Amino acid sequence: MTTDGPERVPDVVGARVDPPGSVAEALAVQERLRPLVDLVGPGPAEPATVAGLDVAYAESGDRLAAAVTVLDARTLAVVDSAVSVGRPAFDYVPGLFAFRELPALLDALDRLTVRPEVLVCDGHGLAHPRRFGLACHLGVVTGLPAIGVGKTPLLGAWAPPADRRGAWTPLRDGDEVVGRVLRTRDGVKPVFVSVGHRVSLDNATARVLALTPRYRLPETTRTADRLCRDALAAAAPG
DNA sequence: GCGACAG
DNA sequence: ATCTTGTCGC
Repeated sequence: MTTDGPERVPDVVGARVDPPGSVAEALAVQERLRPLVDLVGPGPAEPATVAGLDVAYAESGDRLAAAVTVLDARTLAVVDSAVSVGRPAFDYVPGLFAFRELPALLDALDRLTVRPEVLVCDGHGLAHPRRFGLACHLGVVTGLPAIGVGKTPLLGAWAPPADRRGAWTPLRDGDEVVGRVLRTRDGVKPVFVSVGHRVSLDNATARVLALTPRYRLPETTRTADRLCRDALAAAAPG
């Protein structure tokens, strides 16, 4: 316990996922886990910490770096972070995107020393064909409240929200409201917010706005993005 | 049948 | 996701 390497606190999250062996298997996993999504819990209205997760890929596509940054929810200062370098765990298939990044993201979460109160994911939650996007998957597997923030839609119909920051319109899949199209900056392309796990859509919206005092994307996503890009570059010398 | 399709 | 030049605007 006094050897090499940084301190590591086990079980901050403690979740593990085995990659599916086929598309059919992946679909079955989603079917099995979908009922476990908590759509009720409004989640923490004033969390002390918020985590951002993101992944960067090598151009060869055979290597990736997952990063998680934990921010003080009030000051938006980074208070903890972790990365995990590895390989994509699944081919990219729209609707099955989570299986690609989940193992690396969970590994990064396990390396944290602070247990975040909310996860802000780079991808959709309920705004998914089977209502089980990456944010739902991460939420269910970790048990943590989770929010999905996508840069582009995966599905749904919507009307453009007013140009001012804070304006939003419902994102609908048929008769269901699966998320919100939220303007985080005046006159800038909106983002797509959806519930992941244990958070209401209202709280998710408020949280995203609190994380975007200056840029279109949440500070959580921005800090995680920078971290995984740097880690990827540092991990693979020519 | 055709196009669209988180990252 | 990643590649990729210039360009408009603060």
